[in-house]
Amino acid sequence: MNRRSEVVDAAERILEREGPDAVTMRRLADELGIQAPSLYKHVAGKTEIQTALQQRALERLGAVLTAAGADLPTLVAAYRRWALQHPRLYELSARHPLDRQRLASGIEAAAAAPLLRVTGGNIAAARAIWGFAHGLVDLELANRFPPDADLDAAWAHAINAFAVYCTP
Amino acid sequence: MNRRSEVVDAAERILEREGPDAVTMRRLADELGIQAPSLYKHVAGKTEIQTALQQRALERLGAVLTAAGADLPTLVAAYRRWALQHPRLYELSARHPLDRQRLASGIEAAAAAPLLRVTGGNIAAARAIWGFAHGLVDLELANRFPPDADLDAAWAHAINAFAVYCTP
DNA sequence: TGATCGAAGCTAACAACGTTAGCCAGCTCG
DNA sequence: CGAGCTGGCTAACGTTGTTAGCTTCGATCA
Repeated sequence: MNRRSEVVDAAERILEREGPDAVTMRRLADELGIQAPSLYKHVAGKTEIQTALQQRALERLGAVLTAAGADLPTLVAAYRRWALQHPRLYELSARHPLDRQRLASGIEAAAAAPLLRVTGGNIAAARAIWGFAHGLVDLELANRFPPDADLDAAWAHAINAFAVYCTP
Repeated sequence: MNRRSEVVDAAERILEREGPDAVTMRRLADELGIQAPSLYKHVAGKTEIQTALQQRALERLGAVLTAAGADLPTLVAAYRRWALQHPRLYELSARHPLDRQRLASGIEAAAAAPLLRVTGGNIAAARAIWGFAHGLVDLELANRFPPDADLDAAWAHAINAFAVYCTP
């Protein structure tokens, strides 16, 4: 039995239930019926937990995108839906620099694969699409649009603009 | 003499020189030759300082965009350039929710105006462009692209896709 | 069976954080 | 001259991540 993953599980639970500020070493230990310093028997520190959550988020997002479909609109819609359903996990995974040393290799590529499929292998186009999807989600999550903004329309415009890459 | 702005000045200096983690109340007080609690005679707390920096960043970015020009490519290029030149300030300003209560009104609109000009008043399109510019910058700043990624190409693709809105 | 040893818990503690309370010097103004 | 505001100070509190060092329990091995 790997206690490390139980720690990460608990961290995820707290993150979803009570937000990022609640994910504290003591609160985390509490969730496991343990004292804070004991966590360090299973985990190197808080940053390791964050990296693990980041990795989880990337895996799940990748899976969702892979299952989503092959055309740009549904793919992008799936991206947006996942992010809005798991806002804390999304923020954690998207905002922090990728620690490529610690991150299992292949995960990044797996998450990006569906995008590449949709652009017909055009890497630059895939990155551009990733960029606009992340940007719109990020602004939306950070409340950067006025409360009355019609975000669906903005997404539609962006999808429309990029559709050229998918229908050659 | 308004000491409040001196505090914010010092915060900005520390932010640029030593990064966000260094912007601490004690470090800030130190920069001003003062003890930490004295800061509270000029400023309500740390969040107020952050909001002030956010406002500054928005103002400057707005000014840069206004001066940049009237076509999409130069506008977007100016956006990217400013963000990469002031990465910490950009992160601070873009990642945190906007406190519209405290933020002087009009600043948001002023920053968005050049974008609107370029889309011919199409709000949804302006938001879409803002989204992709922010997204690409954000991913770039967070090291989310592989080290060998050709980001210029990604930007070019995005600009190209959106060019339809500017050349009717 | 008994000795050993590592895994996994504990308490105590440290440094740094944001913040509050309360005191005191000095300047300004009536 | 005295009142009061301005802006500094020290001491302290609660919380954060983390370390040191002790104990306890269960498995492994001679």
